[in-house]
Amino acid sequence: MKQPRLDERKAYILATVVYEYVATAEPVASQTLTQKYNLGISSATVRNEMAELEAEGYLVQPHTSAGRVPSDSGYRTYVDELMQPEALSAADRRRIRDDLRDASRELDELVDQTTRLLGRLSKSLAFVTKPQSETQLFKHIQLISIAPRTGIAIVVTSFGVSAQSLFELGSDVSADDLTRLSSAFNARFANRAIDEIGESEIAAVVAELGLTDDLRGAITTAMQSARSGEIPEIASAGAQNLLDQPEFSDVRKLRSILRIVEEQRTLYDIVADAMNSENPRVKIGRELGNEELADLSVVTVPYRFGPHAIGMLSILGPRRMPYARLLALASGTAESLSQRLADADV
Amino acid sequence: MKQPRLDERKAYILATVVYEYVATAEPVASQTLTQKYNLGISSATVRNEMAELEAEGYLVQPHTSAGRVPSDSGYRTYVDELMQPEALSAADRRRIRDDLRDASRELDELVDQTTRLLGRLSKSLAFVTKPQSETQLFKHIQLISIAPRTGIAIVVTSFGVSAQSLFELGSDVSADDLTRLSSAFNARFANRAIDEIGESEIAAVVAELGLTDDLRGAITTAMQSARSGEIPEIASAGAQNLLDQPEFSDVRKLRSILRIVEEQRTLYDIVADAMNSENPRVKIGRELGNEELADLSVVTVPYRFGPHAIGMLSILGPRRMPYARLLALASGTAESLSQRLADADV
DNA sequence: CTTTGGCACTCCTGGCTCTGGAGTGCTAAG
DNA sequence: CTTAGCACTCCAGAGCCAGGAGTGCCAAAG
Repeated sequence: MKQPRLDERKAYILATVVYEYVATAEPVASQTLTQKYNLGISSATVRNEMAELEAEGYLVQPHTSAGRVPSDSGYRTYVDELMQPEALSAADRRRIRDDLRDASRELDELVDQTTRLLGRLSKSLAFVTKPQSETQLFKHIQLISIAPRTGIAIVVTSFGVSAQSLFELGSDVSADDLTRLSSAFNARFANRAIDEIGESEIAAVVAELGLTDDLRGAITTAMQSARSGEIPEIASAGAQNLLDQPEFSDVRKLRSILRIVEEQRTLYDIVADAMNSENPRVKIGRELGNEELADLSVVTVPYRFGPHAIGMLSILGPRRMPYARLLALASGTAESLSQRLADADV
Repeated sequence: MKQPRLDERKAYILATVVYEYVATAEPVASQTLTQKYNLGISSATVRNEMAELEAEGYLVQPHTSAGRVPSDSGYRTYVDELMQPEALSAADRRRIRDDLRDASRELDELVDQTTRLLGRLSKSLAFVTKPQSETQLFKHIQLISIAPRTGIAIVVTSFGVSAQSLFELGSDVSADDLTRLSSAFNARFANRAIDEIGESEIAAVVAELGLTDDLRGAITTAMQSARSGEIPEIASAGAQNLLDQPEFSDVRKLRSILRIVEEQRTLYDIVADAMNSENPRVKIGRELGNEELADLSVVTVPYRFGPHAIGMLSILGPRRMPYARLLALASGTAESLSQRLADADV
């Protein structure tokens, strides 16, 4: 179907159709092309080419007497082969820098803030996965008594506090014992990768100090939730931007999206296969694997902590999105975020 | 204008109009009233009464030959004087109990979960303020070194961890000094109300131990953000439910709302004056003080920790909302949340 | 004085038709 | 292979109309 590599002229026409459609949101006609972009050929020739591009699956016609619109595979070819990469505009670069300069030093908030920034700049919906614990190093655990038989266990990792959980005990335990236990753990496990610390090792330490099994449970739970193999949290922002897009004049579309954003699950599925990979990804329309998102696209780029990608930063918008610009924007933002994390010098 | 107290028949008609309009979302006609509710009078009489109710400001007519719709003050009278309080349905009661039973024990997550629950049950947008620190007691501070000159300060209050902040120091400080300092603070301030702990007291302790001013700064920041007099965080859920309401067929309305939900500021303004009061509140249409929200209403109820209200739980929906039901629902949910908090027995 | 049946009047809603225009596909000639 | 020309298709919007839902008012009845 689309075996034959596009010859240069066809490629240029396809690229131009995508470009024009992204700009105007109107199906693009053969005349528009010849008038606004000076290809040296007549509209009739363009019509012939477009008919072939349609037969090959790159374009579609909303109805017989309308202009052409790119299909998923039209966009795909555009993104993979035709578009000119863009650099981040100076204005955007400055806004990112200014905005993140006085951002919080706390990881969670820093990510939230970055997400909002990206939503604003992209005028789309932005979502960012928070780092999962796997790559984190255990730094410190602290058991604190806050009422006779109730305490709180706090696990600190190389990114800052990553879990806290309340626990109740069957019998009183002295504050002193809690401190001794905390210290023993810290001495033993500091700077180990958190997911390497096994339940048996934990039990061993508790037993050594002759403390109750209750405590072992409490600690295991806290460590568990610090490394929770579950879905990472996902921050999102900018849903309202989507409303400006003509494709959302139909309210039902929007409903699916709002629901999807609220259940983080589907968002996660979208980025899961790109998770912590090193390269930007673009998913277009049906590639998202969800019929409700069929006319949307997502660009996803990683952000790093030191040498490792620890989370993904994504922009969700209409399929008709300015791919090059958003890729530059997402990359730039990811870059700044990574920089900011490195500065914290943890 | 609306001085004269409504006589019984007028009151009944007003109540019925509200009831019917809430149910159908259609302007209600005099005939509908006589047919579906058996008032013993003719539609002509009802028309006369409705004309008077309109003159008095309780009803409005979308256009001359349409039925009547309640005005803000029509709803207001309904809520204050006419409606029958409802009890929580058994089904709802059960769902609340089941849902919160295996909810997280961690405050933040518990609130998030409650918010989502309330959004689902109310089929509207739910938002819940998280407790502000003012009412919290200081329990514990822990300074932890996580890299040569970098550390993290964690403040634990009676609700669990409430602030954590990274700090950097000009010179190395031994882990031991950090521990000594933490202990000194804990000994001195444990169980004091967090907003009573002044900066000078903090400085005094640091000085006593002969430690650097850097540390004073770090601790002050951490305490500051634990008691941050700022807006409390607000969790929200269920925006997509609003889309089912006919009043949102116009997309622009929704845009305002999404924006408002994302900037928590406006949400906070809505509940600010009811903040931590002991009674449920209802705000109707323009009473919300925001033209963009003119055809919405909000019900707000407090939840408690021990004897004190520490946050508010709200439902935002179309002005045409089932007030009695939502009040029951919000109250029931608040009740369960308070219960859950008390159980944690902090 | 209140209630009510009757009736004329208003205004919205949905469906229908019509027209202009934007685009295409095809054909035939260069 | 390209292109001018032309017939054809289809949509979008405007205008029109009919139906119907509801009201307001009047005059008669209780």
